[in-house]
Amino acid sequence: MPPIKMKNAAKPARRSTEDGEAASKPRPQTRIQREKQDIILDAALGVFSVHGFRGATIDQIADAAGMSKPNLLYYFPRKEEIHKQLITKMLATWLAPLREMDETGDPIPEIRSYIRRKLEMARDFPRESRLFANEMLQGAPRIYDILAGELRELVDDKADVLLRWMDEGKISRADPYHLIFSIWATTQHYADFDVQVRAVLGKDRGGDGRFEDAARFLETLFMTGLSPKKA
Amino acid sequence: MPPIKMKNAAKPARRSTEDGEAASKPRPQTRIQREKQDIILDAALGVFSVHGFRGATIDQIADAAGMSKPNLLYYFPRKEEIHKQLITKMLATWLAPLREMDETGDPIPEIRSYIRRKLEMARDFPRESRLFANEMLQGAPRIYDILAGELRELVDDKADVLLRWMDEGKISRADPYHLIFSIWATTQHYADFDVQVRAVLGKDRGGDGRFEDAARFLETLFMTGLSPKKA
DNA sequence: GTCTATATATTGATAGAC
DNA sequence: GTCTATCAATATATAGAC
Repeated sequence: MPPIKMKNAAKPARRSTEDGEAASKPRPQTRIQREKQDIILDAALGVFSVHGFRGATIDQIADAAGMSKPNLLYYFPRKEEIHKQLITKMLATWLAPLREMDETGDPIPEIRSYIRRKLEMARDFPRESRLFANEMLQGAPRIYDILAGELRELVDDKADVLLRWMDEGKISRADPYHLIFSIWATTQHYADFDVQVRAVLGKDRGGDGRFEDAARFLETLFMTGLSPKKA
Repeated sequence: MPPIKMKNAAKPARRSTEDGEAASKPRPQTRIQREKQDIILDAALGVFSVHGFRGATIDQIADAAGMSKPNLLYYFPRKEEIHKQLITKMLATWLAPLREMDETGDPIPEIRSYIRRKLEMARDFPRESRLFANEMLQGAPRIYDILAGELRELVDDKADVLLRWMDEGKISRADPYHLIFSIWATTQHYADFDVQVRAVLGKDRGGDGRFEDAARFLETLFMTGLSPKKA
């Protein structure tokens, strides 16, 4: 992939407030401030997850949040700030299921419930999934460091766990990294490509029960593939 | 998903050329015209696939194509026209592998080579994959009809083939639609989430051979899952 | 805290010289 | 066919009244 060129749409040179990058102190907030911010973040999540950072506009977000643009900018002085907070919050919840995969547990049930949890997240937090996907498609300009740092360490760690389980003969042998990728891919697909899934299944094809069907299918796919061969 | 609100950035009311929607005749073209258009389409593919329709700008595309903005607009009078042509071309090549899955062939090898072909496309045409993914994330505003029409028919058709193979005991029983989804998801993941895959694998983890490793893994995953149980 | 006005940069698209 | 100049609409963000 070529280096990303950011054209920085309509940046009006930031006239006053000469505080540069240093001002990142999380000031004390009233209850009403937090509520307003949550409304904005929720609205912004909907817009960013569909159009990406550049494609989204403050107007759209303000509309969705039911407030005027200057009012929104009173709470978040910069568009980037909203996006940054969303990404940070999303990443934390997004990686939680993998963290929960427990080395001391039973391998097959552990993997099974990891898949189930990931699929539930795709069902319950599709906007977060799409926000993440959008960031990936752009080459992760804002979170690359986290991917190559924190995420990589976490995956390395869990890959080791999987390898140990394979060594002990508790699951069959396969590349642990690509196993994790395939779990991510198959589960997130139901959030990110939701339109396609629904269009293909349609109402008469049981599009409503698609998450239950997916859960059953993925369990079959992965478990049959991972169960130790009998003799 | 809520209905998509298109804010139509910077549309200057199209001053002259009162031909409306009717002008879609593919006029005869010289060789040099086609070449220029191909350069533009190639450049546009790079930009649209990263930023999506709204996030991409004609300036970026013109830059990437090595020509001025008005010059580009001489060949494609409207931004939408470029995107439409890209989407159309992409969809055709994108669905080809599934079409090739042959009912009269041997089930296991047929599925195996379908997966292989899809993975090769993710490797060789990642920009097309991301263009498609971007469109999906946005709710497919420009291609929904194709998804619910042509694509759905194709998938229905191939699902029937898979079901017949299952009835004949040649592959084990599973939901054919979700089987197809999971093949799409796992293979396209290597194009759409390429940054993440590379960041996690890194150079020392064999990130270079990731497509070969993925091919081996996916073959194991799907084949072991699909092979008829012995006794 | 919220609003109306407005400053400034960028966008998609044209006009018209060459 | 290509370029410079430019238009009209939108974009991010601020100022300042209330």
